Amino acid sequence: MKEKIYVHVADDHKILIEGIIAVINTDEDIETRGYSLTGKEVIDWVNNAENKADVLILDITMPILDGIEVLTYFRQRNIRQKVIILSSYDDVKIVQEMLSLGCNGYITKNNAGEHIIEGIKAVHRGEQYFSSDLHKDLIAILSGFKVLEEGEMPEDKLLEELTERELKVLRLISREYNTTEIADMLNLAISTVKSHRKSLLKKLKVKNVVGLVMYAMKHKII
Amino acid sequence: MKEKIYVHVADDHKILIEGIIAVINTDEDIETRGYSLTGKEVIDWVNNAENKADVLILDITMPILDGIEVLTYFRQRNIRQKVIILSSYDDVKIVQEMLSLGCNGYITKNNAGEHIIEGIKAVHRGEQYFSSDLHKDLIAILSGFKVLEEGEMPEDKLLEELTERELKVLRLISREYNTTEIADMLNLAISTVKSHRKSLLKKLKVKNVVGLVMYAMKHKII
DNA sequence: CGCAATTTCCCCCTAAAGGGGGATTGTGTA
DNA sequence: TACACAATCCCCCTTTAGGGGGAAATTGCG
Repeated sequence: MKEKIYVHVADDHKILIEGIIAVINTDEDIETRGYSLTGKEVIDWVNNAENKADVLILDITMPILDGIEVLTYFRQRNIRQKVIILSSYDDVKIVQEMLSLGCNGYITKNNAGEHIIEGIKAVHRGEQYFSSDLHKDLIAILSGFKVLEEGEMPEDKLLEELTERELKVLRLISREYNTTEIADMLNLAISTVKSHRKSLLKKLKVKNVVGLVMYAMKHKII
Repeated sequence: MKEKIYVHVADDHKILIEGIIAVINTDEDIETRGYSLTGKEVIDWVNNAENKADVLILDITMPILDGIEVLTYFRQRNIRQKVIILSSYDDVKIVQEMLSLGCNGYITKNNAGEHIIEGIKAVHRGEQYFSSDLHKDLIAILSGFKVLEEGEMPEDKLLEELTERELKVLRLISREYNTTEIADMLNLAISTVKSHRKSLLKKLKVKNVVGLVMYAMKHKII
């Protein structure tokens, strides 16, 4: 007889755990072994030698320690279990983060029902598994490359696209100055500084000033 | 006869240059040697072997290249001239930046009239000179230490003061998420995330999210 | 047990950020 | 000369950030 795949599920919503366990148990190759409501519980459970699991299913949002932190904890200690991240967020950025932390699978809660069994078996075979509507980007991400849209350039070239003025504004933003202060320092109208910030956001493809600062730090502009 | 101190002045407002030159020339030990209206001009002037100056007076805000950039340029090339920064900003943070770049003096425009001569002589003697209303902080800054107000702690200890929740919010802010998104991810009310952000700003003594991110980067929280 | 800190959430409000659009100069260059 | 682009500034608008206060519930710890 084929050996079963043991699975441990962690989510702060009991109802979701019950749903997942119900689905998983319809498959005769998989068996659930306990569950956790917080990240801390997961770590304790895994560290207990009596417990045995091949695959851990972690919700990304949990109290005490969330999935990200648990994953970090495990990866720093070379835990052998495979990890599938359960997330409500169908966001490339989060998937990327999870991948960089070394998770084996990523399943969105919307798709959990249809894909969870498939996912468990896949990661257990040593594959990486992803449900989500992001497939077109995923292959590239897995290959370690960012997906380039039409007309999009490699990130390092973005910097060269910035004008002198934009760079100056970027540096001042990074020093915590707001629009009024920057306008004052550069002897410009507030609207001008706004314009520069607007084009910075567009050129560097980030959401807000935080993204600008992160970019500036990474590229040692500041 | 005593040798004169040669001074070169740079500011984008001609009227200010004229004022400074007028004041300087009332002193028989000092002589002005030309002026520049942009940072680029200063660099070109200094790089011209025919020109001779012991002290450079640089406005912090100039077109083409500002005082900060000119100072950076000089310091990277070990230019022997002393540099006095002229600034409209009576701000500890800017003074600190200038000091870290290796300027020899810092004079606010308000005080330029009374202190410019004194300042030129001081830096020429090899001293550091500062006019401004920030004297109580300056000694500490010169010593390489941040001034600690009553009840204030050394910066590295601030991190330990952050609670688990605040750290989690800080990490998410650094990933460009806004308040609504963070509230959603942590299953919190928007007002709660706002509260955490508010206390982060207070605890880390920064002005805005940019400050938070810079702090997080410096301390490798992210 | 009792106290302090944490976490949660609410109100008020103003300032700032951000997204859309457009218009005008000047400058360098194909 | 015509065109691109940088730099400047303006309008509109909504959303978010940030600053002041307070209050309740929960948790940790001596």
